[in-house]
Amino acid sequence: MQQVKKLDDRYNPKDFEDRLYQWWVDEGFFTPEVDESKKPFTIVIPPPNITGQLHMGHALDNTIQDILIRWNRMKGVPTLWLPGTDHASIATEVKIVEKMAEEGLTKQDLGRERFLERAWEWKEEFGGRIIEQLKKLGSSCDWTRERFTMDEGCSEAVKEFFVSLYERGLIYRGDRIINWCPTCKTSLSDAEVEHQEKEGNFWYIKYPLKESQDFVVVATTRPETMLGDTCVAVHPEDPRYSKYIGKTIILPLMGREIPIVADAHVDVEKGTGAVKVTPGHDPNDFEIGERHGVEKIRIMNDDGTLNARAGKYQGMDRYEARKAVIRDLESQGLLLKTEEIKHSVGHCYRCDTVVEPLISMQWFVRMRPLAEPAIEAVKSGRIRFVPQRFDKIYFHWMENIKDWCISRQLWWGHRIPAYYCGECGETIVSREEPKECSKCGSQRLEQDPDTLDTWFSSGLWPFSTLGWPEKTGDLEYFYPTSVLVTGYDIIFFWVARMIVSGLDQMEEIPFKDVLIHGLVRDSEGRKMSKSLGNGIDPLEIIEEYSADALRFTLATGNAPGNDMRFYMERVEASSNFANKLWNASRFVLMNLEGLDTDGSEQGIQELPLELSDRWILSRYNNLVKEVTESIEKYELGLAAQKLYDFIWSEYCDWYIELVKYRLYGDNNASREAAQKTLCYVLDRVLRLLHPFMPFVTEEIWQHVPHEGKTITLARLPEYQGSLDNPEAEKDMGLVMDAIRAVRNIRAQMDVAPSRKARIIVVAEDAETRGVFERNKPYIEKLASASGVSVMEGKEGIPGDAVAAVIEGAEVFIPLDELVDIDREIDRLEKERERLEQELQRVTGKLSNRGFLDKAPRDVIEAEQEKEKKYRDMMNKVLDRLETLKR
RNA sequence: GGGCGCAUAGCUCAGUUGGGAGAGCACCUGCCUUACAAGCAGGGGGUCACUGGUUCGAGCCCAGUUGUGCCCACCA
Repeated sequence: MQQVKKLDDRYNPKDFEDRLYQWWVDEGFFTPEVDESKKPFTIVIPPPNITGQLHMGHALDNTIQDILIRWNRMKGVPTLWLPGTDHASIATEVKIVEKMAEEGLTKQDLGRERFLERAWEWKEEFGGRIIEQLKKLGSSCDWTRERFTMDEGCSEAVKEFFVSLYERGLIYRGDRIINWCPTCKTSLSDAEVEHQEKEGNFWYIKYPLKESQDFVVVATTRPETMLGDTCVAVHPEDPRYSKYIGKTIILPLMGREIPIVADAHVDVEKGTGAVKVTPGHDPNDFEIGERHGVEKIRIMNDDGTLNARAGKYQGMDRYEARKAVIRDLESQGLLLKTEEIKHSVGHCYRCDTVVEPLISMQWFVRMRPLAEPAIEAVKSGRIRFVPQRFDKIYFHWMENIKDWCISRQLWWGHRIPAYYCGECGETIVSREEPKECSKCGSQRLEQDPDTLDTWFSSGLWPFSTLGWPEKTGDLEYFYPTSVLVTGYDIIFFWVARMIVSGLDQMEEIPFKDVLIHGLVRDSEGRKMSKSLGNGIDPLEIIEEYSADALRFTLATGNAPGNDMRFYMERVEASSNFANKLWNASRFVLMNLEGLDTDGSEQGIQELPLELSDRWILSRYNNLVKEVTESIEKYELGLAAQKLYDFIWSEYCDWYIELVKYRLYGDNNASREAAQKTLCYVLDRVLRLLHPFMPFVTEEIWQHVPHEGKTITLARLPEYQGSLDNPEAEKDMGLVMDAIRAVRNIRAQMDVAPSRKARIIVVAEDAETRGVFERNKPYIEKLASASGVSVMEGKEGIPGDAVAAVIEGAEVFIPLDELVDIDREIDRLEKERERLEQELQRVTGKLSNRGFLDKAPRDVIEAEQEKEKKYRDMMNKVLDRLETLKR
């Protein structure tokens, strides 16, 4: 028997959110018990960057995960939410370099080792910040299993994956065109380049032919690259240029002799139909260069300045050089014209610098063979995207995949496990650092200085965190995970790569479902960003309202996969909802005097239940079904909405009001039935709502009669056929209609609230009369009536009574002097019009042969019911109008 | 160039087996009724972008149009 205590007078989340979270963690509620007989539910968190601060995107992502996790945990399933953080090599390195710059230091000043020491210090100091913020949100992660992408185990996993791919020829090193960020001074993968539409110019340049007055005109958006041109290409069948094929051009400014080649890649429609070819700085040109065996000249340094191969332009920044080249061409009369155009330019996704394509020696993963099974896994349905449309994006990317540049010229990250022999130049790729060269035995070995793309390690996250490459119990039990929750913006970066690596190394999908959500935008629909300064800090929302209010806001009002706008008004509404629940619970607790219950009430139906009790139990039972179905389909917003509506509109607005007189009355049996039903429904509704609003539900639950230690481990209620009660719902509906009708009339007739009126219900049908007869108090209390009489006919009803027609009955309110006949006629006329419309619609349907022939039986019957109902009501309204007009 | 969204009340959005258009906020009226004024009761407001089709029946399915947003792409 639970001690019934009082709840605080006010919903004050600050009093309990932190306290409850700490208690949950201390008690170990979030750590699953491995039970081989049960199938676990597992989610690995998308590891936030250690540089990160919790933003709305995280808040949304983690709210969704926590709802799913808490829901499954309450199903009694061993549930693991595995948390951790990502070292975020490029983002973190940029931060640390910035911080060093404040002290006037550069990476080179410190050297690799001391730089890494600093980085680890930084990680220790700030890396846990976002974890603490996740806790404020209520995330029920198993913190005993927290991981970091650069911890020992994850680093082992990275090495294992790299070596395994290398040994099978799926990783290679080579001189290729890659994307280079001159600010971050590292290579980037294609995915890390963001294309933006920019205003630019199209410059037309004359390329003179050797020993001729003739020339070919080429067009370019990057004139400075001409310094590295090694040929000009035209289409083999372009009549304009056929005579030039094989001729030689004197490259302006450089004086280099370069051939004119024929290449089918050239589009005759585009530009002038003649293309300057810079194999060292353009991926297409690289291909053309390969085909024609021309030299590949790299004219740029790592910082975006031009190098010695750029002749007199050496040392200039690339944009400076562009201006200089234009100026020089112009002065030589070689610039034919300049057009303004819009074109898309690649930018670094971390620092927004314009990316420079250039040739560089890098490590690559051969993606094509790895993509095959990854495509198949989704095609076959073993992995499912929710919403499904995202699989198209995935397929398109996978089917057009190119090799993945994985080496980065950074220090913070997993160092590439490749060693080069200083004697013979042999490359050794190995899990362990080799002592000597496997070819010549030399001990002059040096490890590759580069590190790996951050996403190379996060791609292993679903299994590296569970212990792989070791064969751990966790790995055995929890892999594959159940669902991955993330935004559509990292499908390529992360989701695709986890699928690839999971299938390759584990020979098993990493997760069954991929639940994709959208972005959280500001109230004007703009992306929240630091530079715009329009970001809303989730922590401030939690501080001002509550974590529960924030979570509920993020969980509702939007369909899966769609972006959502963030409105303070919606947070307020969520907060009000928590407050409503708080006060309703307070009301219940205040009225439990003398009640002996633990809230379980398995035999609740044995109690002397009244109509309202049976009604709310039936409605509650329906809620269980709907919420369960919605959540199992990942329709979290719908589930939350249903809970909101039930709690507010049915439990609070109706049920609590309906039972008040019984709680205050002296019929003990009736009071007890009401008390127990109140508790029964409240307890279970709290459990259903708990995944959405974990804090307020736990706080209340601890105060109301309940079984068990914590709501986090309480079982979810299940649908019970025996609670279903269509009859109670129908009868209660009648009573509610009558109450609403009276309220409506009173409001429209301006009846003072203090004035109690007598109410007469007239119904021909004996059963209907019975319902009203038995439930008079409901009408009395909720429609402020001084008394209710139920009659079969209208004899004795004063002529000046106001009447409302409801299904199967008429409700009369004798208001004597208050009645304004004209107003009453107006009101009834409006009612007549409404019924007219309804009748028209229904009779239209029912007189349609096609409908009668083809519509399902139950639909037809329902329409026939309606027709009868409306016709009956219409007759009464007409009758009433006639009486009044007389 | 290709692909994917979105268009429903003044605003933001739900509406998932096709069967009487909903919520929050805003607005109007009346209430401090002993859980809650962060509230209660009542009310107004929508040719569900447009056109055509499938169907007995379309906000929902199909085709097209317009507007709008996003993603992808080697538009030199």
